[in-house]
Amino acid sequence: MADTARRPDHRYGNRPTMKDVAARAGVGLKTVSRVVNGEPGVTPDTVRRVQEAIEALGFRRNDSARVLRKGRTASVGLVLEDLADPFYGPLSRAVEEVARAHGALLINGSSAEDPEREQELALALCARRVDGLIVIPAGDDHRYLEPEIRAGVATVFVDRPAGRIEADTVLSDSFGGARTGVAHLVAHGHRRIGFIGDRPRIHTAVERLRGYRAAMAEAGLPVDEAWVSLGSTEPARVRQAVAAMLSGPEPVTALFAGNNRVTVTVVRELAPRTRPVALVGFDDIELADLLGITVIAQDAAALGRTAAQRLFRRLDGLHDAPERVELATTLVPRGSGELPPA
Amino acid sequence: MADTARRPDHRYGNRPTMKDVAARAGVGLKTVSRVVNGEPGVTPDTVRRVQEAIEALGFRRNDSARVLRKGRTASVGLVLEDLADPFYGPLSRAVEEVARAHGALLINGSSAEDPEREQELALALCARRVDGLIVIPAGDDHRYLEPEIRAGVATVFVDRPAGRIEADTVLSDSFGGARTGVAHLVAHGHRRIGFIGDRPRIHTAVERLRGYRAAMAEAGLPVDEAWVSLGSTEPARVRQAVAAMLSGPEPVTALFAGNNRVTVTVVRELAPRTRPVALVGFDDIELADLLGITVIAQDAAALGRTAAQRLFRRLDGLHDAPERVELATTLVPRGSGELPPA
DNA sequence: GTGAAAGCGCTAACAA
DNA sequence: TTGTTAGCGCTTTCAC
Repeated sequence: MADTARRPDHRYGNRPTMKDVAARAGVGLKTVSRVVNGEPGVTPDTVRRVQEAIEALGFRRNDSARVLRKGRTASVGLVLEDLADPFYGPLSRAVEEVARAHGALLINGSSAEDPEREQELALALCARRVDGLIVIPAGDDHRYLEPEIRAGVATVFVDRPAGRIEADTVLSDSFGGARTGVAHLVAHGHRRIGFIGDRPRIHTAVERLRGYRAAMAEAGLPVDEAWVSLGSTEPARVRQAVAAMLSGPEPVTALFAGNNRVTVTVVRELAPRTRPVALVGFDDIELADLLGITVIAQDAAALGRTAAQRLFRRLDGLHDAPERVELATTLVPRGSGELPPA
Repeated sequence: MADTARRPDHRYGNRPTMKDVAARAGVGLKTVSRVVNGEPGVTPDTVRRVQEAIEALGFRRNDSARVLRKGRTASVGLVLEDLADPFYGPLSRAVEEVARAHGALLINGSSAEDPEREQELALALCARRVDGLIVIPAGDDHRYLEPEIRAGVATVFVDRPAGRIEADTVLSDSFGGARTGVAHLVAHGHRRIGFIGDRPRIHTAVERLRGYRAAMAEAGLPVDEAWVSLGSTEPARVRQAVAAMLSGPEPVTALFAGNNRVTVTVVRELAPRTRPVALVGFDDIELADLLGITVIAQDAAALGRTAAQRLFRRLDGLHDAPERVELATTLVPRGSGELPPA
């Protein structure tokens, strides 16, 4: 009986609203709002009555409505490449922790390294009116974000720089890391060193290759272009590159792997071979210590944390020029990078 | 001049609204709405005018308002333990893919294995009016979700069952997997087998221990309680457990590790030892193939995908009784589990 | 200490 | 084909 009197238009599966709570408690709507938000100026007795009504009805404030009115969503968006990649898990988690400390929720999205999907995702997050956006770029043109940034969406780029716009950016020192890693191989006597990296569209791939070339040049070593391979990190592609570099009359004696996925495949590929090949990989990998893999480690969590902190400082009203932070990498020698040339 | 005439109360950093677009294009508000949503019944010429205004103003629809009106947020929440754990990355990613296929965004939150934080997060997501919720429980009492579920929030539990409420659940066969793994060790001649698992509050830990006991019992082997250790997955705690089981006059000759983190620590702990100890771990690990670690593999992505599919079927109106799905695990022999007793 | 009214930006229902 | 009105559930403002 009573039920038939309900608003037929009620959304959210017939959830009670503040109005319902107010009616039940016999108070005004605003009083319920005050109680729900812990605002002062309500008699303890009234508070109790309202709370009882809330309990009885199973009321929970609709934050969508609140957001609409207040203009801030207390949420930030994170567009990354692939949450399943062990590099991005810790990064995302670090962002989440900072967001949590600021009372904000995190909306994640994976671009799958597709620029269109990155844009689609980022704009969808903007339509949700996230307060801020952290982007690990897949594309190299971010002018599509200009209106959003102008409209007040704080935006920070991580791991790779923004394309064609000025924005806060937090990077690892890819160039320096790769240079250090390759110099390490050179120091152990290698002269023919191969570089297997990610697609040339990706900034870090290019920077790391630049680091490789710098180290080789500084050692006075020539680079045979057959020693350089950029492309997809698909195992098949990487395997082929390894095979090519290790065949012929003058095979490389050492390899530099441009990121974690490349390293994994290279390690698998080298394992069954008899002739030892030295290896340094960019990015640390779980259990790399047990496998004795020498790496250039970057701190994914620090990247995420730094970016998120910057974001929230912007949201707190910071207004200076966009900043570019570069985090140092660490050479972790574990054996594979210290092998002498075969 | 013109600026001073602006509404002083404008939120979202002075973003244009449909009203602004309508004014600029010289059309009605609803016409803008039609164009933005691609609804039919608008003259191509009008569409063009509206689109020009949208472009010029940098308008983007405010989905918060849309959500408030439509009652569906096109977003789902995922409460998991720790996004930085390599087990949850793929799971989360799989959920995201299904959500994306249904046009929904994913809001992630990590409970850090803290029941209170799980509840806080889940309820915050409900306040955002996510359409559905996927929970990897940290706690064992989910009655706090009852009002939400009754109010229409589709809810699916993954990896561990819900506590004290009926709900859709997607699990891996922890009991069967552990039993298979331990039986495998028995088949290779072991009689004294240790079990090192997660905290006893965690369902999977208990189930896997149960599998261990079942396999031992089925083989007619006694279980010395000194061979069983449940607790935190902190490396220190695990190391201590390993040390204890491998010392004394009758040390275990094989170990069963209750999850990925335990396995990693056990492997590190066993590596420097001379006496070989057989090992089977629950959960697969990257590079475990190269280290020759025998594991009981569960498919994290399949868990996430299955749960998300169930969730969206609920959102599409499915109304049958809560279902419990148990996904099979796979024994992957790689050497460590096939070692004979020392 | 409390409540009524207005309005956040959008969509549904209806009118023109 | 297009526009007007009402209202989603909340917070803000201001009056009582």
